[in-house]
Amino acid sequence: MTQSLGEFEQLILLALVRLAPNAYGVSMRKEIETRTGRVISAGAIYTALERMEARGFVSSRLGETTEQRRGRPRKFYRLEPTGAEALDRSYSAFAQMAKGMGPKLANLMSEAEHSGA
Amino acid sequence: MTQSLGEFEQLILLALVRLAPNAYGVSMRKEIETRTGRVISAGAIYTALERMEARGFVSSRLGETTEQRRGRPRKFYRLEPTGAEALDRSYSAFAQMAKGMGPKLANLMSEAEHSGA
DNA sequence: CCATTAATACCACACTGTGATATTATCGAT
DNA sequence: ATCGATAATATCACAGTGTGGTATTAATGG
Repeated sequence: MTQSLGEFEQLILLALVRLAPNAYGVSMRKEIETRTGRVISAGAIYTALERMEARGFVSSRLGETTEQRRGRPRKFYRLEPTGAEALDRSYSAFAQMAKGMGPKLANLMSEAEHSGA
Repeated sequence: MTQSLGEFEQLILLALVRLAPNAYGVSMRKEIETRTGRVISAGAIYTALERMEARGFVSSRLGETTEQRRGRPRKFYRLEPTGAEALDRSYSAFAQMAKGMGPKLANLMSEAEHSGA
């Protein structure tokens, strides 16, 4: 049990928190795609969510069947305390390492552009 | 070739940029440990650096032998344009997802503390 | 040439990321 | 009751990443 989150897992948990309390697979996927521009396969989301549920980072409940909508019921996710801690650790680690680096990074970026990328 | 960085790789590249132009294995490891409080094994760093060098994200040069110091020479690393782009993508993805979430995250954190973590 | 110091290299295994494909569930019309 | 459309989640296998333990290499000074 790794105790720490991968990059993709971080993004999923952030999406979850953003969309809480109505975060489910499809909506989290869209949220990540819209915000980051990164295209994500459906399977990736569900696999990651299952694994994080097995670790106790998140829990799920099935959507109500009373809704006026078609299709398979949604599975809503919730962040558990251990998941919140893990997210916090990742978040802080990144923030600490990136702190005050805005100019330095911006500089690298413009150089990268000029070298034809 | 994945094109995207794992979480640990992100941290390594951030450390590299911070310590540039004198970033080498041991110093990057210390930088990450000091800043994030996360303990890292030596092997983890070198394995990750080798893989990123194979992908062209970083390059290396051997330290001068003229220094008044013992031990095996240091291997200094440099961020290449493709590495800078990859770092930028990761960085932006995270920043976009985390944007404006300070309060929401802080809230989660305090809840987690109270539930005895 | 040996001990000490300072570093990097190698390896194997567990965990994560990914996409392709399959399955399940609901609704409305026939 | 069955079919088609719609909306979702599930499964699987493989590639890539993370990790730590152990080994090796290099330089210096006695």
